Formats: sequence, C-alpha cells, structure tokens
Amino acid sequence: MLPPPNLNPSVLSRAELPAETVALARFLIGKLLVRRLPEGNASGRIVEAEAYVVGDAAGHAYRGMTPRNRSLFLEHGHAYVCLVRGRSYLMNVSSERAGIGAGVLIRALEPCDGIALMQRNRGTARLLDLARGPGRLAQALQIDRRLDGVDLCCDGALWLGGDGCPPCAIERSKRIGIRRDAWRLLRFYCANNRFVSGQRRPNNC
DNA sequence: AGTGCGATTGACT
DNA sequence: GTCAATCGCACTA
Repeated sequence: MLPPPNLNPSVLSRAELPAETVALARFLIGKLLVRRLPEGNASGRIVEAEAYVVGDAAGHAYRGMTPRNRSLFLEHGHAYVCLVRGRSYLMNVSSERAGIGAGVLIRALEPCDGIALMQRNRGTARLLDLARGPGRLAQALQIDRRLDGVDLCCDGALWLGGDGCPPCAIERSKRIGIRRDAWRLLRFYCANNRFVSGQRRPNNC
C-alpha cells in the first residue's frame, strides 16, 4: 500500500508530462486524477494504465480521426472519453503531438479524496470496487462524454495532480480485454496494489 | 438506412 | 467459471 496521499495536489503542467505514449503511461502511475464536482473533489491515485501507441491496431485512433476519437489527436494531456458496450465510459489521456492519435487508458484508481461521494456515485460502499476498472473509475468520478477533450493540465473539472506523489514499483503486462495487438506489453500497474483491476476479489475485503 | 460490435461490468451457475 | 445487457458509431450498400 502506498503512503497517505496529498489531498491538495498541484496541477501537473504540460511541460512535466512526457509526450511519448509509453513514457506517459509509466509516468502517470502514482499520480492523481482529480474531479471537481459541486459537492467537492473526488480523486484517486492512478495505479493502472495502458498505452495505446501510434500504429497500434488495438487503439481507437488506428483507422484515423473520426468524430468519436478526435480528442486522441489533441496535444498530450487532454481527456479522451468514450463509451464502450453501451454502458461504460473510459477515460484516456491523449499523448504525442497534436495531430497524432494515441493515448493512455486509465484503468484503476486508489481512492484518495471524496470517498463518500464516490461511494454514492457507484452505489456501493466497498472501497475496492469504487475505481478498480476503467468503467467503475469513470462512474465514481462522474466522467462522461461531456468531459471529452478537456485540458487535464488546467485547474478545471478534471485534471492531473502530482505534487508529493511518491513513486511506486511498476510492473508491466499484456493489456486487458483486447483482441488485436494483444501480445504487446503495454499495461503498467503498481506492484502489490489491491486497487489494480484484472484480478478477482473475494467478497470479504 | 441497416448492421455488427466493442479498451466492460455485474449477475448468475 | 459463464454470459448477456446496451448503444453510439463506423462500415457497408
């Protein structure tokens, strides 16, 4: 488990964010994703992310820009939010230069601030289920298509924070739930962290 | 204009 | 472990 979070982190500047997709995915592990809501902030530490690189057949930008995926082509550090299977929103951080379609899917958060708010949004009290998985994470932070394209390096409705975030040991694996280019080791996650997705949990913890 | 499907989740055997 | 819900959109015609 990581040390206690800084509940008043500073907004990461674009200059601090690596532009290159894999470097960005690694960099984001341990950083904070903060959602500002009328009721207060809801935030969590990013413990799992996947890179969808240039030329990646599994990436939503693979077939070029469309109305849905255009945010992936923004300069690095913008949000790309899409809907999958008619029910789950997925939140990505765009990477690379403007005009290049690539990004990093945020797959899991360790809840930090606004836990009661996230519990309400998710309809469960279980800490482990609040933001473990990309769809759950989006539901906990009330992320939907209205946030598509927002600048995550500005103090706004959704942003990335990093001040005082200690590093954690990062492990690497294949990505989850994809068919094309499934062999690539582009998933990064905090070692020994219970809030990482892709593993079944017993009911009692 | 119609069709097929997905970077998932939760319920159930 | 299996399986279906659910809908925007990309693709074909």
